Amino acid sequence: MPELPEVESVVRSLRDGCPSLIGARVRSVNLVWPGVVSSTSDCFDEELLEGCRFASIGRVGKFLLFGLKNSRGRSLCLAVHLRMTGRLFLVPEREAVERHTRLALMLDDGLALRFDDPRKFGRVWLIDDPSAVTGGMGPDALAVGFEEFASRLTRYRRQIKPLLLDQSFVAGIGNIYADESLYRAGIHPCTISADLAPDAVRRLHAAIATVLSEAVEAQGANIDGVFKAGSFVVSVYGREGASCRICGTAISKIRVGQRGTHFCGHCQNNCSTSTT
DNA sequence: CACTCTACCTGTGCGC
DNA sequence: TGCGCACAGGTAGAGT
Repeated sequence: MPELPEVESVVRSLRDGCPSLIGARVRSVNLVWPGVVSSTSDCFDEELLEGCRFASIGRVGKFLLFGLKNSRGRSLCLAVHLRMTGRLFLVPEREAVERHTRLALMLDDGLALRFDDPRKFGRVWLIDDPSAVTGGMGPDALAVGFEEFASRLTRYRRQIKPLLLDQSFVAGIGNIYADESLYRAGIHPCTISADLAPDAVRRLHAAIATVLSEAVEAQGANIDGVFKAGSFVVSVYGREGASCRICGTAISKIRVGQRGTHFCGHCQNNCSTSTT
């Protein structure tokens, strides 16, 4: 499941890989499944995409943002969200469309940019201004400083796990890295954000930065038999019943805010300031 | 306003 | 073996 580190890996491979997408021109568009275009995309149009050149590739949270320039000099943004099962990659043009391909952009150098998504959750946007998709988002989870993180945390009285998943709080954290960060910080996922002791807030901020940057370095997570993007090894996610690597306690799985949540009941005790 | 819940999807893996 | 069903999860939008 692509989260910030996996999306960053896609950015790097498309931007810095060989061949790079930068400079490539869109020759034609194959919108295999029209539902892939988001209902909030204001100007998706195959004809508008045709002839565009890729000028930049970036990321905000889990959104991939492609800066485009058409032949008349108009700047556009192609935004892509991979959601759960989306994949975006360059292939030789003859492999442009396969079973789960939702969108393929034929390029002018014998390549195609292909968007596959078996579960049809992923979406694309063609917009003039990227803030149309990123506007409501909080600061990027890899870039947020401690002071801003701490002041935003105490602004809410919510369980910390669902808050971490809220993209308007910080952008880029999904279910896997929320569980991993809370484990690394030794914080129970149900702790109320505003009740976190100052030291716990500091540990959480550091844990998020460490976990995400390690995962970026590893080019994403490797979750045994379920998901493989890179080589980042998880400590709690998907390890229900297995031993905590620190204390040996069996990893628990509960539901918090409708999400499967994995944690160590021994290492992640209550970190609230209350004395209950 | 602040927060919670559901719909959207389909491949996988489990139990019967 | 084969069938059916629950489950996984990010976000928009509806609900409380």
